[in-house]
Amino acid sequence: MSIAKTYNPAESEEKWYQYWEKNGFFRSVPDEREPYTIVIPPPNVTGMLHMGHMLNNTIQDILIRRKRMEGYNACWVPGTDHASIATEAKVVRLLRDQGIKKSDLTRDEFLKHAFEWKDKYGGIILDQLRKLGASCDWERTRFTMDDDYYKAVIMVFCDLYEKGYIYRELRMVNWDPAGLTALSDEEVIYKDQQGRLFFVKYKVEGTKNEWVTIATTRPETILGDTAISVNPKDMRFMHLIGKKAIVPLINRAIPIIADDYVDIEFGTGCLKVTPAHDVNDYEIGKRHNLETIDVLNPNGTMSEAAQLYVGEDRFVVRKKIVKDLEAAGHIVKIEDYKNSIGHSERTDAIIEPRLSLQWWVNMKEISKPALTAVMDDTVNLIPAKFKNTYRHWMENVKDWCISRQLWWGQQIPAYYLRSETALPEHERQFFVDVTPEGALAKARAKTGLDLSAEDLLQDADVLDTWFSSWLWPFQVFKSLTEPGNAEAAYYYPTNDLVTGPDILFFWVARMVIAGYEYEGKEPFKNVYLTGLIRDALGRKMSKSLGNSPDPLDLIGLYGADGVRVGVLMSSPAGGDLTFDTPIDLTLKALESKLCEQGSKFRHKMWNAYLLVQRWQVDEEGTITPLQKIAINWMKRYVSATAAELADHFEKFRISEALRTIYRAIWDEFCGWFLEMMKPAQEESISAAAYAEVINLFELLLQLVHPFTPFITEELWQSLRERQPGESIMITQIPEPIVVGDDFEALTAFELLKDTVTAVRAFRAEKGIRNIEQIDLFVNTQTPEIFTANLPVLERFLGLSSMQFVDKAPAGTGSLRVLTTEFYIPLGDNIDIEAEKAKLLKDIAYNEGFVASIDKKLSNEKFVSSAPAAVVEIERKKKADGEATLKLLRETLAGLGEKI
RNA sequence: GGGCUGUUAGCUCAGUUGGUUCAGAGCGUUGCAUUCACACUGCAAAGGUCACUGGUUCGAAUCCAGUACAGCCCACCA
Repeated sequence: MSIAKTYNPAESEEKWYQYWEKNGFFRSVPDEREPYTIVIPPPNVTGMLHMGHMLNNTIQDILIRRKRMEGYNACWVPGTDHASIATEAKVVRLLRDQGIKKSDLTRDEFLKHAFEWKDKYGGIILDQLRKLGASCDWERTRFTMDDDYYKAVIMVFCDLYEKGYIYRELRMVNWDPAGLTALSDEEVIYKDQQGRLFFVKYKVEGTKNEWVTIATTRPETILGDTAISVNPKDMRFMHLIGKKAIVPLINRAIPIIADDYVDIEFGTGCLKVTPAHDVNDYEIGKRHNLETIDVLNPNGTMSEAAQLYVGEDRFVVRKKIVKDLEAAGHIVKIEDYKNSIGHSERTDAIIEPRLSLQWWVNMKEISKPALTAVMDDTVNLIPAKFKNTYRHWMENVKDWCISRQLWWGQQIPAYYLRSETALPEHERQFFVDVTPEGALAKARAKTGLDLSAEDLLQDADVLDTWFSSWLWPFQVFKSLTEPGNAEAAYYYPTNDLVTGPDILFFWVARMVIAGYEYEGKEPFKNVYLTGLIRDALGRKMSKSLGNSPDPLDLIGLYGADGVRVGVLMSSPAGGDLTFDTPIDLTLKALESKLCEQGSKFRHKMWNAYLLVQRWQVDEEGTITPLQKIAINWMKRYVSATAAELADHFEKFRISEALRTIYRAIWDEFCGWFLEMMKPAQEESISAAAYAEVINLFELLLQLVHPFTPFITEELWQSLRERQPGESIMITQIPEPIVVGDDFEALTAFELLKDTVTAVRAFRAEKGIRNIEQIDLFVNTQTPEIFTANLPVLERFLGLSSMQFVDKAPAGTGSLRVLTTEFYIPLGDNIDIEAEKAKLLKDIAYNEGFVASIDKKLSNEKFVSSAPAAVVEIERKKKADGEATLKLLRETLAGLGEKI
């Protein structure tokens, strides 16, 4: 058959992906086989593929393809997350660009826009995953706002409410002034920031010139001060307690109080108390019945209550108020000060502590089984070091704020009485039910009023995205909405989860919690936590830094196979991957040595195929002795490789597995095996030998397929005539082809390879050109290995003859592999002095070596406490060393005679 | 502040219960070769006191303690 001279990755990848999909190879339905299941960490529905996705989806695809080829019913469930705050922010921005303000829309109108956006752009990321080669069962594509999924989320909310895990409470929350919503603690990212500490003096009421000085990083909140607090043990300020201070600029009198919370050492020892804008101040306020003055609007501008700067942004005001305080003589000093500031994970806005009424999940009880499961390895974290982090979080787990002041998401199924809308929020009655009708019935029963649907208003808030994604491993199989269904029973619990450590708490821990609460079982057996991807400078890749290459650009340059190999080449579980793209990420400058290595690997396989397919096959011929040796060895080598791979996969050492198969193909198969099988110019290869080559090639392709699915399919399809509907991806990896005494055969061949290497080095050193044939003299205790494998040495070394001797012939240089010594005639090239020097050095080394073993062996404690096998090995080493020394000395003596 | 990880060649990393001559791979560098599948190649070379200091042990890159540096997680003092 004819084949193109060069391989076109883009074309081939497109072709085979379509072929796989068309033939339904990704599809999984329950059958009699054992299932192997992965649920994808659902990317944001409006997201774009980034390097992190690239890494963990490549790993998932490798795992799923491998298991498929091991005979499991492999099911990879894809899907997307509605990502409430991220998506809503995106839609709001888009509408703003079109001149539409969110505030001008009704909830339904807004949701209509959001769904349009989702339908148009949502799922682009899933198409991008196809480019990677991801073998997801696309018919199972799920979305966390699918109807059934929405229903499941509501059911869970109501259920947890009934069980008493969910409650509503007025509390200090993390407020995102850009997203205009509350956030959970996990959604707040603390970053160290250089700020300033302002020392501001307040006049003590009723005094002529007595002042009290406080230190603050947030002078704009001075307008909301309702007390100044000192430590009750602080002698300096005893006399002030009970007096009042005057808030600068607005001249409000506030009490000076004493509270243990105040750190005597910090700042001036006096703390301004602003209960509305600081968690600790809020607690102090509660203890002392202080007034709470909220000087900020939800969007971070000053409120009416501030009296000054109303409507202006908090950071603008910070600058202004400092100026004004300075002008009024209230600033004592300003110091540079480093502190860490909470930022919104999604919008990056600086978080504002804000008092508000929210819904919470009490996590204490519900999370207990999830802690146990990880500690006793029912759920395995890989690498295990994350167990500590996990335990720490779980043991100190805080209640989870699940309500969000957004529209995009599952609306909280709590209903209020329209008649109570005039009451403060936290005083209203509410009724929780899966349906409005149910809520109405509850409201009627409770109030005794004849209410109609019109009389109830649903809570406007939606639920945290993670409150839906924690159901992912079972609701993708509709376990909650179709309880007891066969699919859920078959696929749950899933097997492996592959994700980044950054969402260990957000998502992984909560899935384990929900898994136990709703399925009574762990959601997955293994969690493979990938590293973060860093740029060449070691910085985390992120959108804001703009230091992440577009994976699709990389695929364009190196092909999906190349990028898959590149991204995995140095990516241990849990270890960060420093990706080598340069800082300038314009496509032209984009280059990656790692991906280049990947595409070279593909090229190598392609060329191996080109070589093999152009051989003339002779039906009559026989297998040559050299080929026979090669085949025997290679079969054993491939079997050993297959076993090693299985072990690596078992332990999730994916990068190691790749390196193993990479070496087997590049060095052993291409470098040694094919060189030995290759017929001479103008000659043909026997059909029998050819069949062995094809078999082994095919086997290696199967083993490497999970890593490089496209090139392996292309080659597998070309190696033999295939029927339509056949594919490498649905073949089964066979049992080892050779069992038994592999070890000896392999080590014998290693000796040959070492010999070849050593002789080559010798030639290079002595300047013996490759075209010059050499006579090789061998001094060995195992001549049979060399006799039996003479063809190998002939092929690689250009031997004119080989003979066994027991000492160095005249005029030869020597080299040694283990305990075998080789002599090669040097003719006029011989440099006796250099030879002697080399031998002396070698002797000195071996003397030291033997001496060190002697020391060990004469140590009574070693002989008595080391395992017998180890002692035996040492004895053998010593014997070998002594034999070597004997050889070297004889050779040296031989040289001496010639002088 | 509390906790957890690291530190091995110029770079990125392996080193799988402490025991073969264990100090490795890839990239990069240098030299040589060849155009006979593959220059997206082959062959070879150079390079590391395994962060430092102590300890345990017959034996330590590997186990323990301390130090230095780096990173991550949690908490957070205005």
